[in-house]
Amino acid sequence: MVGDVLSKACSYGLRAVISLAMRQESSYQPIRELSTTLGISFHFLTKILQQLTDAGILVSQKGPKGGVALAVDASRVSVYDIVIAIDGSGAFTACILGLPGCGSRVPCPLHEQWAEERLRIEAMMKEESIDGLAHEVSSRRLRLGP
Amino acid sequence: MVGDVLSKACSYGLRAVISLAMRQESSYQPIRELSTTLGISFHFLTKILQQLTDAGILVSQKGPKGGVALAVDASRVSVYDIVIAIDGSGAFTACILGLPGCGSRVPCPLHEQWAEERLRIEAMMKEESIDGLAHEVSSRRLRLGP
DNA sequence: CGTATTTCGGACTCTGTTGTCTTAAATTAA
DNA sequence: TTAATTTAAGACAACAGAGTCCGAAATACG
Ligand code: SF4
Ligand code: SF4
Repeated sequence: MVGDVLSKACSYGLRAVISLAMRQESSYQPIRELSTTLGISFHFLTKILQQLTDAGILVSQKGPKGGVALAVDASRVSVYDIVIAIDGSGAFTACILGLPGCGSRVPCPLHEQWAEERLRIEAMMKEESIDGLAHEVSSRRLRLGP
Repeated sequence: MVGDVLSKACSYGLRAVISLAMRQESSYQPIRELSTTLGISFHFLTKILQQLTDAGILVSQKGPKGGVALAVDASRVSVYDIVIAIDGSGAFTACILGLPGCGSRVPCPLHEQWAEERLRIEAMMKEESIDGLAHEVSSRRLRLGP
């Protein structure tokens, strides 16, 4: 669909990581649990979280008592980190008109306006920590799933 | 691709309409000309411009000397109008986490931050007129195609 | 050791968008 | 009227993102 700044994979990943950050126990959480509570396909979520594991954001453990867990403190992980790990930098360099080979030289007529919004979104995502969002969800009883 | 706030169809339509607004002559411009100068597939562009014709933004004329032309003054058409005509309102209501059935009640933890950016983008697109952009392209020799 | 559990890895299908092609309808001009 | 041109309309192929499925590797536990 149009209007997707983030891929589904990325928003799924975000929801899972926030969910992990809300967890009290220090044990691994099985992906199956995450997928059922968040209402996301298990196999799909597995692949997404593998990317986050590769990126060093999560650690995983196979076998019984296994699962995934945050590799670093949730306060050190931003929304931006997750987006970069899953969607890559494209989300912050993508263009409105998508002209071929378009940087800032010989720009399209919407470049300045769009670049400003794009920067604001990037700054917002860098600002928001997974830890902060997890606390928001807990204290204000917000939603992460259906 | 991710990061696409606008579909390809929509950005093609925008480029074509701006291109039309730069035209001096009051005659119809064949879609074939537009497609070659902009580097867009003729048949694809045809379908997109048909949508704009249906939306009352363009008028079309079949046969020799035919083509498309702006239906109203370019100063009266905004980027927003084009986006709505082609991509629909989804671009301005789409969600970061895309939770099912999510309005503003029981929001996700990013709702406020995202809603603000979304509103800014919508306002920016309403502010920018096709006429203004066309003049920018002319005076500053900006790009609309390859 | 053997078994159950869980992540890992790849192959596959499904779906919506993008792009191509063919034919029909309208219009102009000779 | 006939021919050339151009949009209109729809069928179809190609592609990418999303989602499914199956088997392999690792690990805990009896
Ligand atoms: S000028 Fe800027 S916004 Fe426009 S297409 Fe190029 S990079 Fe994108
Ligand atoms: S809370 Fe707002 S931003 Fe988050 S998913 Fe719902 S509507 Fe979208």
